[in-house]
Amino acid sequence: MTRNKVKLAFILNDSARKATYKKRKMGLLKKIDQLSTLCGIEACAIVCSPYEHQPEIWPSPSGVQKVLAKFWNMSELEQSKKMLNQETFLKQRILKAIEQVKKLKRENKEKEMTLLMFDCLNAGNIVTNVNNFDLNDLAWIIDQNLKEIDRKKEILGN
Amino acid sequence: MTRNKVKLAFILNDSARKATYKKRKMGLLKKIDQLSTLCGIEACAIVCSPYEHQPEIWPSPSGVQKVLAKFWNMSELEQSKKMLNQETFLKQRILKAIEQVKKLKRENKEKEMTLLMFDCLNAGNIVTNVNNFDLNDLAWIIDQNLKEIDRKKEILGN
DNA sequence: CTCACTATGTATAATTT
DNA sequence: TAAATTATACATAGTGA
Repeated sequence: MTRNKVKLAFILNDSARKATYKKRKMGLLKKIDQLSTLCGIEACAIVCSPYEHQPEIWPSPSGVQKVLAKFWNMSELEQSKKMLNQETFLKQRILKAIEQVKKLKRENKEKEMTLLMFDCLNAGNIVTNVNNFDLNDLAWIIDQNLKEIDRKKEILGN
Repeated sequence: MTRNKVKLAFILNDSARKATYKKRKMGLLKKIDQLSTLCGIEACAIVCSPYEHQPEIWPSPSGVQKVLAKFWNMSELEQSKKMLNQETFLKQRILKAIEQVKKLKRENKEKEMTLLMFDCLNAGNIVTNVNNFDLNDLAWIIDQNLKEIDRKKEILGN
């Protein structure tokens, strides 16, 4: 049985997508439950899918309301301040990602050669010889950073 | 290196708990992001921890608000109805769990012998010879069912 | 469609730095 | 205390009933 690494993109096939949805939704629920139990914290998740009439919520409607009460007490301004303070942190994360790539390049023992280019936050770089696994991880990290910056801008723009 | 299977309970050691929290929180964020991407849906998570000043939310405050808007449109009564309708489903899940245990018992090739007893929803049963892995999984399934029933009662009681 | 199986990829507990 | 590494446990994609 040969199975390719999952491509992190919208699953076009309807039945395959639904199957994945069901499996991963259960896995997510399990993870949240474990995090709450292991660390003694409150956590909740809400998922809106076309497979259910209403949004699905964990751990329960009342639990979610309890958690959300704290969130709503945070004003828009406070949220923005918090995110602004994260800017330095975000830059550090990107620099760290770049360092990881350099290390991967240095230690690379893989057969395949790929080319990745990115240029963000004045940290343009070219990386070669990174195997697919590490490349995907890096892409994810960078993507998260960029998304987070976009969100910050979006909120501050209001 | 021998490592015991993680016991799903509050981690007493402070630094270990914090380390686990950080790792699992990142993992959870990743899982949510993947679910959204793969299935093209909206999902969010909120975590309240002592390690952060404010609740941590994904994918973003605005994203969460969008998802929550749908949730708040659901009245308390509608939520209750939905949960009532799930009663049959829950019973089926418990019966299924019992069947799984029976099968495990039948096919059991493990060395250890443990004893699990439970009696819920008039489906009392005694199971033996289940290895730890399967036993934990079963316990989780049953626990989820019981929690879900409790929540339903709690909500309907209001 | 749903369920069960299992090979494989991923997350993470324990350990080292 | 935090970051990197590694061994192991867990989640899940693909498959078949």
